[in-house]
Amino acid sequence: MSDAKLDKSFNHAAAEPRLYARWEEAGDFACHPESPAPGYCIVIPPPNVTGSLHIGHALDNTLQDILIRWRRMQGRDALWQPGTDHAGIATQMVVERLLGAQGVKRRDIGREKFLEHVWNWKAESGGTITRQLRRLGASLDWQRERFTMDEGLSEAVREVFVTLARQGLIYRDRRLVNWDPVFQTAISDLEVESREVKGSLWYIRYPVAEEPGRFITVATTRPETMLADTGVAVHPDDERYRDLVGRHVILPITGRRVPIVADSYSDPEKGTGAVKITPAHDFNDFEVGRRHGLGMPSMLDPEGRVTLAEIAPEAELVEGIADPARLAEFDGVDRFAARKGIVAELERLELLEKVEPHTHAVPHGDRSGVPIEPRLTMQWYADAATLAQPAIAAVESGRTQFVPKQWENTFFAWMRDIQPWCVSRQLWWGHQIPAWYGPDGEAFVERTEAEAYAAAEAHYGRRVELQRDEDVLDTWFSSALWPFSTLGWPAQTPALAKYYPTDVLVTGFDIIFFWVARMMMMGLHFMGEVPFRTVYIHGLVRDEKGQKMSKSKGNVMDPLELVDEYGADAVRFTLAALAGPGRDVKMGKARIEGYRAFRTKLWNAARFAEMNGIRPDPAWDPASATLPLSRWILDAANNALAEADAALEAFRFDEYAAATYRFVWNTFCDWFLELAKPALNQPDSPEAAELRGAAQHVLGTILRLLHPVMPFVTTELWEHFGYGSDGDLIRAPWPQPAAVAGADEARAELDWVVRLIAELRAVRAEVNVPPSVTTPLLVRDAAPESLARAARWIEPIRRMGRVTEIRPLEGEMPKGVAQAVLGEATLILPLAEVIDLGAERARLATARDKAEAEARKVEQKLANADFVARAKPEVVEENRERLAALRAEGERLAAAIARIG
RNA sequence: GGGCGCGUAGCUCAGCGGUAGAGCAUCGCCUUGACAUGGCGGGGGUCACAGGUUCAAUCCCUGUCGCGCCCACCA
Repeated sequence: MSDAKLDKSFNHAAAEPRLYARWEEAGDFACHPESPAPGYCIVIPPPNVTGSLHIGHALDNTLQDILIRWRRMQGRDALWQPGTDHAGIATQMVVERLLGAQGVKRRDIGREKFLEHVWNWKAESGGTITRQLRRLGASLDWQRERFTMDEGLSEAVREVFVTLARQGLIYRDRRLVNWDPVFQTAISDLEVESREVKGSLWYIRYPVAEEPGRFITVATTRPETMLADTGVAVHPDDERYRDLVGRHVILPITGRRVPIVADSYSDPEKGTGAVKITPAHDFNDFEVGRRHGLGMPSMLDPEGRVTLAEIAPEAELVEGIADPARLAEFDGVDRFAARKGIVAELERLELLEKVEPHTHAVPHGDRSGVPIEPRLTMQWYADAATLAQPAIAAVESGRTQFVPKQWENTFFAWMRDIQPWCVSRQLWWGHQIPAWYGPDGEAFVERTEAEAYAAAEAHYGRRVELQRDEDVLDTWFSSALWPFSTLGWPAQTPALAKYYPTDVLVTGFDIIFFWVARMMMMGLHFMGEVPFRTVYIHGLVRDEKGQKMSKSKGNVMDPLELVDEYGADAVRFTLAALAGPGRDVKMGKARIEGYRAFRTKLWNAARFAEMNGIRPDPAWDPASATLPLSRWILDAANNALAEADAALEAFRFDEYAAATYRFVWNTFCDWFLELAKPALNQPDSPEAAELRGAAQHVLGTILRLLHPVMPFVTTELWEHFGYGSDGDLIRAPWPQPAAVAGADEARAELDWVVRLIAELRAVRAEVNVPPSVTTPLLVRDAAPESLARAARWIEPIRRMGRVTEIRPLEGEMPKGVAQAVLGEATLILPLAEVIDLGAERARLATARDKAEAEARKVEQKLANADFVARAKPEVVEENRERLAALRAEGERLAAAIARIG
C-alpha cells in the first residue's frame, strides 16, 4: 500500500500514458510460445498503414483487448498479434497526392523511384495508427508487429501464389473486369458499389441492312458504347422481331454491319425488346457475344477515353448513316463527352427516336468514386469456387462459428455463388506478381527471378530474356494469409504451431467477404485447418441519432478526442456496454459521461476503503467469514463473477459491462459499504476487522473483474493498494469464486434488511419528511425473528432509515403515523408533527389497491382449472404463495388505514 | 427480385413463454465524514398492428405496416 493517499479524483490524462509505457516496457503484452501455458490468439484486423484511428477501430480493438486481457488473466498464454496492411490503392493514392502537390507525377519518376517515396512515407507516417492504438490501452504484442509487405509476409505471398498457380488454382484469363479509370486498374467485384444515378434512356434507331427504310429501335443508358456494338439481340419468342433474326443492322456513325441474333437474354418487357450488344463493355453482353460468336472490340482506353484502334478499321461510309471522318473526331474524347457527342450525332442523323429520364444503379469504384468500366483485359484469377468449398464445409460443420450465428447465412450465400477472384492490380504499390514472361509470352511463375530463368531455360532449351509481370496483387491477397503469415509461415515456427488456429476473429460485417471469407479459403488450403474458431461480428458505430458517421455530415466522433476528454477506460466501457449482439452501436456523449461517472464511483469507493483501513490481506480466508453482511457480499461477488464469465464466454460484452456495473455500484457501494459503515466506525471491533477482510477481498475481485474493460483505473488502484506482490494486475490471476458458508441464510437476512430500509425511505420520502427529522420505529405484529433481525441491524437501520430506535408497539396507537407493511409486520413511524394525514391515507390506499388488484389477478388465474391442471406445479405453487402474501398485505394495509381513522 | 435485422418508458437499449427492466432524461427531497462526476424517493409502457398456437404470449407461428442493411438487377 502506497503511503500517499489517493487523489480526490483519477487523473486519466497523467495515469494512462504512464501505465501503458510501463506495461510495454515490462513486456506485459508479450506472448511466450515456449511456455507450457495453453495459447490463446487473436490477430488484429490490420488497419491500413495510411489510417488513423476512427471510432470503428476503437470498438473493434476494445472488444479484442477485453478478450485478450481476460484470457491472459485466466492463465492463457495470450497473443494479440499486431500489424498493419499496406493497403495498395489507398497508400498509392496518398503518396501520389503528396507528390502531386510538389508537381511530381508517378509515371514521370518511374516505378522504382516511386516505391522509394512510398517506403519513405511509410517510415515517417506509417506508425500513426499503432501509436493511437496504444492510447486506447490495447495490449498488443508489439514485439511481433508485422506489415503485409515486410520480408516474411512477402515470402508467404510468393509461396502461396506459386503454389496455387502450380495447382491450377491461379490462372490468367482474358475476360471482362471492373476497370477503374481513375486508378487505371482492375478491381474486384467487391470493390464496386452501386449508386443510384439519374440518367436517361436513349432510344436509337438502327437501320436494317437488308430492308432499306426499316429500323429496329434499341434502348440504352450508354449510347456511346454503340461504337463497339457487334450485334442486336431479340428474344427468340418475340413475334415483333422474329423475321429480323439473322438479318443485320448498319450501325450509325461507324457504318459497321452487325447481326441481329435471337437470345433469351433479351427481355421483351424491357425497353423495346431489342437490345444492343457490346461484348467488350458490358458483362451480360459479353456472355451474349460469346454465345453467338460476336466480335469483341473495345472502344475505351485505360483512362476511359474513346479509342478507335479496334473499331475504326471497320468503319465505312454509308450515306446518311455513317461517316468515317465524323467518327474520327471522337478519337481520344473522354467517355462522358463522347456520350454527348454521339447523342448529338444521332440526333443530326435523325436516328434518335426519343429520350426518357431514367434512374438506375451504376457501378462505381468504391475508392475513386467514378463509374467503373467493364474492360476486356488479361488478368490473374484465383479459382475461388474451388477454394470456397472447404471453407463452406468448415462453417457448416461448426469448426468455425459465427457470432451472431445469422451471419453464417450471409457467408454461405456469397460463398456458394462466388465468382473468380481477380487478384491482379495495375498498381505499383503492392506485392509484385511473381510471374516472368518469355519472348513468346509464355509465363513462368516462380518464387524468384533466378528460378524463373532456370524454368525458362528448361522450357526453351536456351537462355532467354524474361520480362517480369508489372502488376501487383490485390491487397486482400496478402491479408488473406494474415492468421498464419504473421506467425511465421511458411517457416514452421513454434508460434505457428501454438497459436494456429487462432481463437477469435473480431470484425465488422462489412469485411466478411473481403477478408473473413478469404482467410478461411487460404487458411484451410495452406494450413489444412480453419484460421479461427470463432468469428465475432459486431455492428457499426453510429452517432447518437443512429446516423452513420461521416465527414460530410460532420458527426464524426474522434476516439482520441474522447479518450482525451473522458479517459480510455470510460470510452472502452461505453463501447463494451453498447456492443449488443447484432446491433449497431449508437455512441453518444451522455453515455460516455455516465460511464466516466462509474469510473469515478469506483475511485471513490476505493478512497472510502483506504480511509477505513481496508487493505489487501492475502491471508484473509473468505471461508472464515461469520457475519451475514460479509457472507452476503462475498456471495454476491461470486454471482457477479459468474455473470461476467458467462457473458464473456458468450461474447456478450454488454452483459459483462452491465453485470460489473450493477455489482460495483448497486450492490457493493449502495448497500454493502453503507451497511458496513456503523461497524467500520468502530475500527477496533472484531466486526470491523472481518468486514475489512471481506471488503478488501471483494475490492480485489472488482479490480480484476473490471480490468479487461477498464485497465487503467483498475491498475492504478491495484498498485496503490498493493494487491498482489508478484507483478501487476495485467497478469494477476482471474478471480475464482470464494467458498462462502451460509450464503442462503445471509441472503435471506440481507434481503429483509434491504427491504426494511427501502420501505422506511419510501414512506418518509412520500410523506415529505425531511431527513433531519428522526423518529422511533414502532413495529406491530412482528414475528420474534423479525424483531431479532431488527435488533441485529439496529445501527445500519438507524443510519440509513433515519430512525432513533426500534421497539414493538405497546399500548395505544399514537396519533399521526406513517405506516408500511413488511411481510407479517407493520412498520409505524410516529410523525405527528410533520405528517400530512390526508397524503398518508391516500398513499396507503394506493398501496392497498395495488395489492388487491394484483391479488385478484392471481386469484383469477388460480380459479382457472386448466391452469392448475396444466401449468408446471412449481408455477402453480408460486402463484398460491403469492396470492396469500398479496391478500395478507392488502389486509394489513387496510388495517393501517383504519388505524389512522 | 432474394436475404438478414429491427420496431419494448421521452431517448438509447436489455429481456424473449408464467409479477415489464437498466442507463440517460424528467420531477421531488437532501451539501449526512467516500463520491453533488453524488445520495434517497417518485412519475412514466394497451412491449408496432392483426390473427393463430398455448392453461398462459412482449416472448413462439403467420400476416400487415414502418425503419435499416446486404446481395442481385441495372435496355
